[in-house]
Amino acid sequence: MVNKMSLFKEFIDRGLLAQCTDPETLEKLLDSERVTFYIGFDPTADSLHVGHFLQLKIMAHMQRAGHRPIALLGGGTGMIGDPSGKSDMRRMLSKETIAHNIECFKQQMSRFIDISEGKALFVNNAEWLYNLNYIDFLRDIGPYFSVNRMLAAECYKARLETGLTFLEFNYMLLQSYDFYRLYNDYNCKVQLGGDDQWSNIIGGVELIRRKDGGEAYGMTFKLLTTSEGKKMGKTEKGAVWLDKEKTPPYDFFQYWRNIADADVINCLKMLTFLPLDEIAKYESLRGSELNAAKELLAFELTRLVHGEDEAQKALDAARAIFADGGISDDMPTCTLTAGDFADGKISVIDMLVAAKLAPSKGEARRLIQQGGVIVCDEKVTSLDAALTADDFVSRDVIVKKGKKTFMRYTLA
RNA sequence: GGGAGCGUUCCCGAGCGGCCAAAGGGGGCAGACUGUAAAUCUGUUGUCACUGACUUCGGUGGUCCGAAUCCACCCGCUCCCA
Repeated sequence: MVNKMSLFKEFIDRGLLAQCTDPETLEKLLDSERVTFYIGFDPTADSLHVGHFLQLKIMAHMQRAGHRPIALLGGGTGMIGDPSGKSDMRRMLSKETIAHNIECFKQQMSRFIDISEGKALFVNNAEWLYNLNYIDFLRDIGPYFSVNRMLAAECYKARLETGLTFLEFNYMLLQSYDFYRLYNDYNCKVQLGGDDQWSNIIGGVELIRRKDGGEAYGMTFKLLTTSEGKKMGKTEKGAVWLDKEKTPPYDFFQYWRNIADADVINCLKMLTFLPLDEIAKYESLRGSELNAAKELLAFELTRLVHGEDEAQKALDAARAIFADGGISDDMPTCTLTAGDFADGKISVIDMLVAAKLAPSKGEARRLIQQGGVIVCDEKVTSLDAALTADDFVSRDVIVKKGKKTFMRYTLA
């Protein structure tokens, strides 16, 4: 094991650790043995998002320190839906959707963790959950859970106000059983997860102890939240995805580049692998100097998720656009076709809609009326403004929506 | 099974049979100020062929010149009793 610094301490120093069972023993265990651990991922969408990224980054941390990760895919638990910390019931997913999502997850995950030669495992809990016998399960596992305790769990608090179905109430038992199975079948001793998983993780640790007298551990990590306590990685348009089709690298980069001052340092610590002493240099920055830290954060994360090339392109594009007011080949581009033109012309309104800078023509109109649209450095003042096909031939047409959304138009 | 309610635009939430595309708040977007930050102030926030038309208030039918508002049934949810 080649870690100069205790992995456990690093988690603390990076502000990642939220809660854990038996810290002393766990720290010793992680420093002295090659440990198999797991994190569960429920396949709720066809791409991972930023929240998952933190989990994967932790997995990678652990793997680099010599431990063996199991990525547990929730083919079974995904059928139920984890109610922890949620205020509404999740939409039920079909088996087909779940299977598809799992494949997408696996693909993306293999970029962050090394799955060669059994260094990491993918396990699907459908393997044991699909064929459970209800009565056997109740008799085997049921006695170890107290409904009183479960109801008192923090994670159900919100749901006790709005309603919690028995379907979802069972989730904790299933996740606990997962841990129990992994403990027995794979000698998996530690479960990691987001802090919202604490109750579920404890459930498994307790089950293993009470049923088999086994020693297992749980550790949770801080959730990615802003300094105001809001969930990070969400935008008006939805989650920030790791799939570049769903969130293009440039947008991904911009999300981090625009992070609030108060959050940059935490994000650097939590999300990147940059050494802490290097991050410390940025900690003393104040005011606009923090932009350097934001750029670093955006670059690093884009690099980790989309690779060096994409990160460099995004950085170059951002610099060209914002600093030089210039043009970059890598900036977001919308390609217009002949069909977009009527009588050789296209209105600015149609251009905005075509590039999805505005979801509707009404919105596009509003943007223009409010002075939020700039075409080739000139503010658009008329709703009737239009460009001819020739305008696109002689030069690059750059449209600016608001202060920081840029779009380049080309002809097909 | 019995009883009482509820279901409104992205979210919360108000809504007299006509003056409702629907108050207010949140969020979003744009403008000013800035550092591609935060805070603050202003405007805006269903769609389109935009001084007019069209679609929307859980679903389906009905009453009425006219319904988000009334009636019937259905679906979903909450609460009390069993």
